Amino acid sequence: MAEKQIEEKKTALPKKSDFSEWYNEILMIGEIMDVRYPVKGLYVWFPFGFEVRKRTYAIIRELLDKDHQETLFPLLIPETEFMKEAEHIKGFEDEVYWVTRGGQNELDIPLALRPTSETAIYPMYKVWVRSHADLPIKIYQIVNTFRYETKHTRPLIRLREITSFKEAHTVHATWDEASEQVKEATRIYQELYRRLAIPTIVSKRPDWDKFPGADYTMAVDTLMPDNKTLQIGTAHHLGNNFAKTFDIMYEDINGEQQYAQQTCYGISERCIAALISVHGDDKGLIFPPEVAPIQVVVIPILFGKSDEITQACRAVAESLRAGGIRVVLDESDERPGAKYYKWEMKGVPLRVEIGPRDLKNNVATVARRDSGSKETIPLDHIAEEIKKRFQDIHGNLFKKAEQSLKERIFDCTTIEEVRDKIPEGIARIPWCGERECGLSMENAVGAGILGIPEGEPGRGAGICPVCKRETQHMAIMAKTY
RNA sequence: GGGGUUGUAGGGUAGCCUGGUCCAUCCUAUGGCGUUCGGGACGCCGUGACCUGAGUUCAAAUCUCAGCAACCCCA
Repeated sequence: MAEKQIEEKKTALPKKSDFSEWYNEILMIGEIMDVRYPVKGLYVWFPFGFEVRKRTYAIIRELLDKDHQETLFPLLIPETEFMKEAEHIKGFEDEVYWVTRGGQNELDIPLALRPTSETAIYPMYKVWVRSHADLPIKIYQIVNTFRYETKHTRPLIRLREITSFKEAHTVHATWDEASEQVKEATRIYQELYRRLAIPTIVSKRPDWDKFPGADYTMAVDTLMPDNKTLQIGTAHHLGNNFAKTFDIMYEDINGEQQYAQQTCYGISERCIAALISVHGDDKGLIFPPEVAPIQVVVIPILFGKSDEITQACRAVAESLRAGGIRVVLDESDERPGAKYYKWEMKGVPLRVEIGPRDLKNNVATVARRDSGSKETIPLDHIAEEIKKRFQDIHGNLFKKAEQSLKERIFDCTTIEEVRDKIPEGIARIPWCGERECGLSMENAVGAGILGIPEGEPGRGAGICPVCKRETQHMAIMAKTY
């Protein structure tokens, strides 16, 4: 009883079941983001959080670099280009920041801070694209973008400056080829999320929810602990809509001028929000080893003057480092227990303790962050053993997360049922695909239609609850961030 | 879009209703020294705060207004 009180007092982190509070606190205590920057919707990456970002985006780069080229376009977009595509403007005009002055002088042409880069990139595509031999073009950039959000801003989730927008923009000869690229994009994103041990659902967004100016939009969602979904990736088939506006044409094999077909797809730091939220627990952060800034912490258990222990710990840390593992040796003057709590909060996947008892047996005690289990491992081949544990940890994290997602998807047949289940997660319900039925369902339920999922979850015979027609399609509905 | 709540050391808080007792309470953090170390140690000595602006008043952390910021609920 007394112990428990101490524990509660010391733990500044609220329970994860109070997700909103937990999320805000863990960003600060876990040193991911400093939310105290004095402008609404702008936040600061702590170095620790930034390292998580770096490792995550290294995976994104690795996956894209296979057949994309990284590039960098300007932040400022002239109003004349920005205003060309009518639907695109409609989608963004209320949330664009404008630069209207240089020093004391009014600018002749106001400059938009990119809310996304289509209108920055496509005027250049007009210049770059000449013939079918130039295609396909596949580029991406990782940049900050600005949106004047009027709704409630949230660190990593709803920002006025998105600091880590990875946007890819491709150009193709045919609509079908572009369509294949959209598939490839969602495949890449799912691979990314597998590496982050985050289960996802890919679905085709309803017409009224697609990217402004796109033919259609595919989206990747995950389910957060508070049963709301978070969109953590989108891929848009732009058709030739932008090509027509920006006059992007190529000469085909027969010498005819054709409009190019385009796609774009993006991921933001929401992937970090998902990483933290899906895996973390009441004790703090939990990272899959691949993106953990620190993979192993070594903690000496000292009694009196124990040079042997200190030496052994240093040797182990050194050999792990030599094995390519990111290690911290915590020799600070704290009690071991205090160190355990500290590194658990930071999400370190494995803790290696070495005390007199271990040393006598030439082993180390190794504790896992994901399961809390402890075992002893011989010092002789500790590096290989630890790498094996990394794989187990990743597998276990993914399995747990997948289980938790599955448990929160509910098959429904009526709108009442959907309304009932939405507070607990995602509802799956037949939908004929008609706009009117969809909007009416959204209205009646008070939640959004994410879309019709790819593959098995999107298929199934049923009756659209609004128009009562038979359909083969299943839609998923949820409260969304 | 509508409504509500809040702003006090790095973090969390007491004080505000009923102005003076407050050079502001407690926990945590943090610097120094010593003893400690198998799940949040202890002692001693230090560090550190009333969001911004205007107003009311003899007097403002406390009351009023505005701004900025944060959080919650509903659409």
